[in-house]
Amino acid sequence: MPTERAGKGLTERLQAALKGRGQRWTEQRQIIVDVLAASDGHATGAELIERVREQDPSATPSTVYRTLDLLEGLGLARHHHGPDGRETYHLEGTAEHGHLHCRGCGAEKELDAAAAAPILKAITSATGFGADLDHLSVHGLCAACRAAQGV
Amino acid sequence: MPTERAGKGLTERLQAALKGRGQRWTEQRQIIVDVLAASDGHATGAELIERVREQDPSATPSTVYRTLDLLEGLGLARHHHGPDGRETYHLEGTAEHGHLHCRGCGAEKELDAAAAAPILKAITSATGFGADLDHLSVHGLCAACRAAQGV
DNA sequence: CAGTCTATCGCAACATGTTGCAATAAGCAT
DNA sequence: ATGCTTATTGCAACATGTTGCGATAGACTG
Ligand SMILES: [Mn+2]
Ligand SMILES: [Mn+2]
Ligand SMILES: [Zn+2]
Ligand SMILES: [Zn+2]
Repeated sequence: MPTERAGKGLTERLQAALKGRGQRWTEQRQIIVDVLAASDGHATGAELIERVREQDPSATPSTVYRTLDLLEGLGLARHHHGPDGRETYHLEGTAEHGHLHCRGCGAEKELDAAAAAPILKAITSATGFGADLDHLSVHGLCAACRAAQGV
Repeated sequence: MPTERAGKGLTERLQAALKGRGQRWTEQRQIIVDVLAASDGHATGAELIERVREQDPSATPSTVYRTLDLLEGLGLARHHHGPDGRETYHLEGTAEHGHLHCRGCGAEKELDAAAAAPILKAITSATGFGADLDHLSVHGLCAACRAAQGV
């Protein structure tokens, strides 16, 4: 797990967004954004705290979670929920996608925007809702497990 | 919140299922099933613990959560996840349905089997997954909030 | 009914988040 | 550079679950 800096672009966008709102850029926030950038893909809050503490042992859970909320509020981070409901975070920048969890074999599959399009359209047609693909987690049985169970 | 007994049918089905597996029918389980039956609709683990303790102050969280897992394993209870990811339980017997959560206005809407059918079909077509409707929670913007935001 | 076996219970410790509050420090003004 | 204002931090307490373990008590046997 190499130490990795968030791209200059992201850091500067963040600083600008904060300044515009009278908010502050801190060393803690820099570290948390760096860790998120290095954790490409998915990481739970607890995992992020652990990695942040490698860089700054005095960091506390409250700061990490509040920063994650801040980043989500600014649209720079997203979360979805794993099979146990725990939040899992990633920086915006990854392509938007949903998640599928198989309760038979535990497999987790990503659902890219193209594959999701007809699903989101069906949701809107049936309910009027515009679903957040990034936040969508579907639980069920994958094709292989359905075949194995003869369903 | 009246004290209410689970229907005889359910209790007897439970006792039979347990006996067949060398498991036991206990006073605690009776109370938890009764509370679930009285909490028609949705209740979180914490809410259920509180209600169980009204009947039996010595009941502990571990017993309640383990019993909920047991009931789910037997197919007699189900859960889905609220907007915060927290598990929300109900007894089987309610018609199977999914949930929609609007992040704009906070509205929560149920998705019955008929309305869900085309959505589940789209999921299977796109991914091969058979989705669990009971466990499905879709987060996004309701029609009214989409209109308000001009999306 | 008393005795045995062991599933289940309650407890204690832990894991993961959340919140109120006083101390700190970022950003700005002088 | 120095001081001010107040957003942010770290702490402590709390909320919600989870897990290992020894004590309790269902269910069955004789
Ligand atoms: Mn779940
Ligand atoms: Mn969420
Ligand atoms: Zn599977
Ligand atoms: Zn809405």
